Amino acid sequence: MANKDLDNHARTCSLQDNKSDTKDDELMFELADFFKIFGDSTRIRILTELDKRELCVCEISSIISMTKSAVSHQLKILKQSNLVKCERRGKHIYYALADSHVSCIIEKAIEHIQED
Amino acid sequence: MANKDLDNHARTCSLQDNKSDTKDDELMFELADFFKIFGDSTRIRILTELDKRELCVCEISSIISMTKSAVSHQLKILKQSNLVKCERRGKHIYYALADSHVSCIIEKAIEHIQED
DNA sequence: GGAACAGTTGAACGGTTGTTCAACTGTTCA
DNA sequence: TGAACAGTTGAACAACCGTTCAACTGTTCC
Repeated sequence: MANKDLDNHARTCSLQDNKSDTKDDELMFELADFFKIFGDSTRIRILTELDKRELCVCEISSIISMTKSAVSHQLKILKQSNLVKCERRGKHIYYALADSHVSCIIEKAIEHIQED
Repeated sequence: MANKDLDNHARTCSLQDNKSDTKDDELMFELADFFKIFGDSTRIRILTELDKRELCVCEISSIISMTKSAVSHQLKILKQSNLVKCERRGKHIYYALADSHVSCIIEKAIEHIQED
């Protein structure tokens, strides 16, 4: 009993020409990874605060009410994704948005949410 | 020994006026939830295929080489987020993008990725 | 009716991921 | 030099999430 559900490889349904699937697939993974960064409320809050002005870890930690450690972990991820840049000035390390695309994408998402 | 790292609530760092934090926080959660949907390569592939043309579950399953079950689970999530709509025609249920924002946001993300 | 195909659903498993904790480095200032 | 503050790091834990599996419903057609 029970349909095995594994008989899904181009039987009745026609498959379109797919010579360069691997190239497309790679882009899909890159896209998903890119959006994953935005898919966390802590990171989104950090990004929107940095959109207003540059901030040090201590300030971010205070504004969003999270430990410096948690913030630092997230900033590391944002930095690795080239979404933020940082610069040390004395005791403090100031973070800022690295890219104008960031606020643009967030704005589009807000539009989508609020138009519902 | 060891800094407890819990002394982060507005000591030396000045906190800005935050009367309507809850309202902002809610938007941040909504934003994160919205981006979470895009943060999975299976869903991104489904969305980009649906951007080309409407498809039934069977076709999507065949194109992206995943079981109908896995595709159906993801389509449910996309539907709950109002990103796709569906319509039954005979044996098949056809899915299509519900919103023009979707392709716009994906395009912006591709721009960002490829400009690096 | 029943065979065949299309699609959905809930439980379970395994991998991923965000936060915490403790310990560490780097900088300033007395 | 050493105290105090700023920030980072890796391990560990818990929560979350996507796929699989098995069983189910819905539709068509003989």
